[in-house]
Amino acid sequence: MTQHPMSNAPRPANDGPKAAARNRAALVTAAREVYAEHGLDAPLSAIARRAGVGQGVLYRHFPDRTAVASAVLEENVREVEQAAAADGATCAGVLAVLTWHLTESAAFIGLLHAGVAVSRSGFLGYALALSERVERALREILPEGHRLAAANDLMLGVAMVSGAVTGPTREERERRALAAWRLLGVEVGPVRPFAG
Amino acid sequence: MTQHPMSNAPRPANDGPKAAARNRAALVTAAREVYAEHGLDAPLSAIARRAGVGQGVLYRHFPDRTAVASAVLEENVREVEQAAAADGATCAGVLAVLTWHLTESAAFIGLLHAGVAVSRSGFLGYALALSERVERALREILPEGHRLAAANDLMLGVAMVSGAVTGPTREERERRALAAWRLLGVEVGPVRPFAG
Amino acid sequence: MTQHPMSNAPRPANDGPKAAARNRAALVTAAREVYAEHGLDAPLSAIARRAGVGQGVLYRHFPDRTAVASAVLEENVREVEQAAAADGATCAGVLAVLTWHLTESAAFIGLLHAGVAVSRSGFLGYALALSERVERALREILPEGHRLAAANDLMLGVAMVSGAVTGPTREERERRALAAWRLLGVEVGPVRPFAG
Amino acid sequence: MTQHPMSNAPRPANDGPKAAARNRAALVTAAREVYAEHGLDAPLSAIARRAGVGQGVLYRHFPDRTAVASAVLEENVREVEQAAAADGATCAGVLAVLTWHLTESAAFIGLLHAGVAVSRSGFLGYALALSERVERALREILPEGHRLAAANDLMLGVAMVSGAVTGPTREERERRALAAWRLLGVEVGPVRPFAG
DNA sequence: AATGAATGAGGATTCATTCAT
DNA sequence: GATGAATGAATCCTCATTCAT
Repeated sequence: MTQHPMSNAPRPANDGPKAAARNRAALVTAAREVYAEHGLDAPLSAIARRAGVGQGVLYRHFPDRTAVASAVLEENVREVEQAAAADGATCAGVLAVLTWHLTESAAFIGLLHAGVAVSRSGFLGYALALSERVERALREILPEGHRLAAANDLMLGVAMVSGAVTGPTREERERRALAAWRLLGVEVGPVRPFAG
Repeated sequence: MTQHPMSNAPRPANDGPKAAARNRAALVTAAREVYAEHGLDAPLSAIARRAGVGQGVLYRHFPDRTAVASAVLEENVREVEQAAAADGATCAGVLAVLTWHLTESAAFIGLLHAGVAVSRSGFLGYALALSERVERALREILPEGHRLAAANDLMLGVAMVSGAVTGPTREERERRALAAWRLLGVEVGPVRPFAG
Repeated sequence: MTQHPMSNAPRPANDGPKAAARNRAALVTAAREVYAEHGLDAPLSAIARRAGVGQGVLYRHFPDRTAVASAVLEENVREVEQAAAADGATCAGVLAVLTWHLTESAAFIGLLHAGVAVSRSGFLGYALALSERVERALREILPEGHRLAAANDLMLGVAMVSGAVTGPTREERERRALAAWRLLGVEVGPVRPFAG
Repeated sequence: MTQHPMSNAPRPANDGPKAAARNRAALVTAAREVYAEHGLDAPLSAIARRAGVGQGVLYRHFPDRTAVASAVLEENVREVEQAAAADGATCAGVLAVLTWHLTESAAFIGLLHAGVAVSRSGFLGYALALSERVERALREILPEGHRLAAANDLMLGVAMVSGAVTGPTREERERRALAAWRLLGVEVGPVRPFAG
C-alpha cells in the first residue's frame, strides 16, 4: 500500500521555506473569514482552500482545530491589549476596540461564550487563557468606581454585551452592542479597530 | 452502544397510532437530554437511540434536524407562556421561569443567540418565531416603567443575560444569570421551572 | 455545514434488512481475498468495494479493522475445530486441515505470528483467544507420546510451520509446509480444507 | 515532537562531505530503533527525525523506503557473515549470532518471512539477496551430516525458528527461539551478538 | 549537501437520509 | 407505523515525495 503520486500533472510551484510565514498568515486570515461566514465548526479544508494552501500546511502550522481558532483569537486579543497599553488610552476607548472585535469576529464572540459554545472541543483551556488576557487589559484601565469595577462584574458585563451581539450585518451588531452597553450604564467610545 | 446487527430478536410489537404520540414525546425528551450532553450538533441517531426508536420514526415526526430542535424549544417557550398566563403571575416570576430554562437547556440559550449561533442551519425562521412568542409573553406582564420597558430593551436584556449564562453546572449558570439580572437592575424571583 | 446529498443520481437499490446477513458474509469473503492479495494492512475501503457494499456497511458490521480480521480468522479456526470434532478425526487429519488454512489464508498465518505481526493493532487479544481455540482443538486429538505432546511444544510447532509457509503460490506454500512438518518429525495427512 | 515551524534558529552548519557518512549511519541506526518500536511501516519522517536530519537527507541516501530497510538488514546480515568468517567459528556459534538478530530486530524476522510479509513492497528482490547471503554464510560452516544439511532444509529451518520468535520481550523471544531449535534437534550456542 | 516546507493523494470514520421489509 | 440496514458524501488526518533555499 505504497502511496501513489499517480498524476502526471506537474506539481505546483513550491515557493520554499520563505512561504512559511506568509502561509501561516494566510491561514489565519482565511480562518477568520471562514469562521465569520460559517462559524467555528467550518471544515478545516475550507480554511486551507481559502488560504490557497494544501491541507498539510494547515496541519504543519496548527496541530489541531483549536490551535487555528486560538491563532485567530490571539490577534483579536492582542489588539485589545495594545489599545489598553497605548498612550492616552481611555476605558471607553478600549471598550470601543473590544466592541469592534465583538461585532467583527464571530470567533471572538465565541471566545466570550467559551463555556457554552466550545467547551466540547477541549478548546476551553486556550479560551480561558485568552479571556483572562482581555480581563487583565481591561482591568488595568478601568477607573475606580466604574460601573463594572466590582470583582466579577467586568467580564460578566462583557459576556452580556457579547450575548447581545447578534444580527446579519456588522452595523446591526454594532447597534445592538451599543444598546447593550447603554443598558449597563457603561460609556463606550466610537467603535473601531485599534490603529496604533 | 452500537446496536448489534443481525439480532434475531423479534421485531417489537406495532402498538398502532397510540404509539405515535408516545414516540414523539420520547424523541423530544431524548433530544433535550442529548442536546444538554452533547450540544446542538449531536447526531440524530443518538437522539433516536436514546428515545428507543428507529431512525425512521424520527424522520416521520420531524422533517429535518431543525424541526427536532424547534420541538424542544417549543416546550421551553410554552412553559414561559404558561407562567405568564397563570393567575397571579408577576414579572419577576416569569423572568425566573425564563431564567430557569436558560440555565437548564443549552438549546434554549442558543435560541436567544439564534442570529449568531444557528443562522446557518436555516433554523433562523423558527427561532425568531419562538423568540417572538417569548417576547409577547414577557411584554404582557411587564409593568409600565420597568427597566426594560423601552421598545427594544426587553429582548436585548434577555439576550444579554443569556450571554452571561456559562459554566459547567446549573448552579454556576444560575449564579451568573442572577448576577447579570442584578447588573441590569432587574428583579427576578427564585429561579425554578413553571409548575402550573 | 449540513450534509449534502447533492447528486441527482438515483440512490442504488436498498435491498433492506434481508441483505444484512448476505452483506456480512460478502464482507468476510472479500476481506479474505483482499488480505490474501494485499496483506492485513489492506485498506478497508478495498474490502468494502470488493464486497460490493458501501463503507458504512463495513463499519456497521465491524467496529474496527481488528473485528474484520477476527471474523475472517474465526472461520478458519472453526473449520479446524470442526475437523477435530468430526467422527473419526485423526491427529494427522486435523493438522492437514490446519495446514490447508496456513497455505490458503495470509490472515491465518498472521494469527500464529500474532505477537510479531499485529501486536501493534490492539488485535492481540482477539488473536490469542483464537489461537487458544486452535490449541484446544489440537490438544484434544493429540495422541499421548506425540512428538509435540510436551507442554509448550504444540503451538510452538505450529508457529514454526507457519514461519515456513512462504511463497507465491499455494502449491509452493504447501510444499514448504509439508517439508517443515517433516523436519519436525510430525506426520500430516493430505492437505485439504475440512468438508464435514 | 513536531518541529516547530518558523523557528529562527540559525541553519545548522554544513559540515561538508564528512557529514554525509555520519548522516547515513545515523539514519540506519534510527531506522533500526524506529522499526523496533513501531514496526516496518513506521513513517519515514520518524526515522529522519530520530536521526536528527531533514527528510531530504534520507532521500539522498536511500531512494525509497525499501532501501532503508535493506540498509538495516544489511548490517544484521553482515554480522552473521562476520561470525561465520571469524577464526574458530562453529556452526552452533553462528546460529547463536543469527538467533540473536532474530530476537533483537523485528526487521530481521521480517526478512526471513519476506515472501509473506513484505512481498508487496517490491522489497522482495533485496530481501532474497540478503537471505541468500545468510544461507551462504551458514552453508559454509555447516558440518556434513548436520540435521539441516539437506538441500533446502537449512533456510527452511531458519524460517521455522523465525516463525517461533514472538513475544513482547527479547528474553521471551530468545526462550522461544531456543525451544524451536531444540525441537529441530539443532544445537545452538549462547545467544549473543557478534563481537569480532 | 542539508533543511524542512509544501503538496496532495489516500485512507479512516461519521452521519444524514432513504427505503425494503 | 416502525425498524434499522444501506448508502455515500464529507471531513479529518497522515505521510511519501519534491524542491526552493
